[in-house]
Amino acid sequence: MSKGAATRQAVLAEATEVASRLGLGGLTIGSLAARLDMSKSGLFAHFRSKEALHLQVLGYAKDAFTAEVVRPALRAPRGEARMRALFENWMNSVNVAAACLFVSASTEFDDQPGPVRDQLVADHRDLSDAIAQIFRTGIAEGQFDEAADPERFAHDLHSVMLGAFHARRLLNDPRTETWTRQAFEALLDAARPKPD
Amino acid sequence: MSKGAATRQAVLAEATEVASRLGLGGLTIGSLAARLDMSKSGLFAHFRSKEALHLQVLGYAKDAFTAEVVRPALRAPRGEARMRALFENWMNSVNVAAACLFVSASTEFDDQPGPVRDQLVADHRDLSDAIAQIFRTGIAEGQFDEAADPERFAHDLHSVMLGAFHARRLLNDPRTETWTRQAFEALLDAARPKPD
DNA sequence: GCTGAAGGCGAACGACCGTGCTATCAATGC
DNA sequence: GCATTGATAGCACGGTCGTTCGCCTTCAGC
Repeated sequence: MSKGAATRQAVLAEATEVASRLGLGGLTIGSLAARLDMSKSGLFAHFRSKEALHLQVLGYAKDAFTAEVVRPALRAPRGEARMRALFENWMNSVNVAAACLFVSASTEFDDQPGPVRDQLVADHRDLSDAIAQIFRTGIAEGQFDEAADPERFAHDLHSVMLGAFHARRLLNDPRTETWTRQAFEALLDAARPKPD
Repeated sequence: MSKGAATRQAVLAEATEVASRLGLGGLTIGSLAARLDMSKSGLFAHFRSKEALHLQVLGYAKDAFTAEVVRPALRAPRGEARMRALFENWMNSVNVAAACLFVSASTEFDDQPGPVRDQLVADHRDLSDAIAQIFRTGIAEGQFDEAADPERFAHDLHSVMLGAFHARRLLNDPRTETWTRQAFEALLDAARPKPD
């Protein structure tokens, strides 16, 4: 990796950290440069606009989230076990910057049209598709109901995780983990094949 | 209402609108003044700091949310009917500024300690308590299981609504309403008394 | 109708914003 | 080992930020 690419990665890592706490809007080039002991202009040269920085931060965060949450889960046996693995990884990412960033950026930009919002929508679709696909392997294995809607399951799971992030990060409620696990189990139960 | 109080209300209404789209952090005194055809200093005089403005916007939004969503629901018969009324009102508030503001402000400030965050936590507790209380009336009516945890129900319902706001506002997914209704019904079903 | 208070304006402040330009320094390719 | 490219710094620009201050106008109480 060339020197330029190395610093760029360092910048993106730090930017992801900051943005996960202050939001993308709270991310400023000046303070980011100060944190990395760089000059504003030196840092800025890597990204030719702030919007480009936003987009690249999103890309970096997506890679991190995929590496931390999604990819390890795909090594679990297909079907329910894989879904459980995804859930566990996701739960454990409540304090991982990349995961928080998507939650905050999504609500931050849901009303601000532009490339950043478009990217967020695309990223959500990707995640949602991944969940739905795992669900489908569960149907194929006979663990989930054929009549169940994989995309609806993805939506429901996402809701549960949004609730978990909210309760854990804003409220700091210790019951969060228990409740979230129970909600996840309820989702699985509801998706099981009906005996009749 | 004195003149000062009247303009203050107008400012808060507009500020709530703007903050629901740009977040509290995106709310600037200059642009807010321009929208209201006021001078920056004239507007600023009503609130002696930006943080005070934030707090008062939160107060205004809470009143609006209570008036729009919670209070009307309390007129429905106690128990399940009341819970359904709350849910309906809440669903219909997806495009109401006050409701969106709480969603966005909560994720925006979940990592920024201070009075604003404290207020958000308190407001969430109030809402959560209200939901739990309605649930308890449902237990008393025999519609919900005595063994069910009202606070957990409140958390679950909140998760469902977070998912609804996300899917509706960011993704603009038309299936949102159906899915959200189904999720709510699933929550009710799970809370019903067990036959054994 | 006068007087005191309150509401609102304009200008200005220092700080910081994103963004250029130019110069310097280090790394890279031959 | 030299030339070229790429990475970074310094400085400056026009704007906007939150905030302060002094002045003017409008209102309320008597």
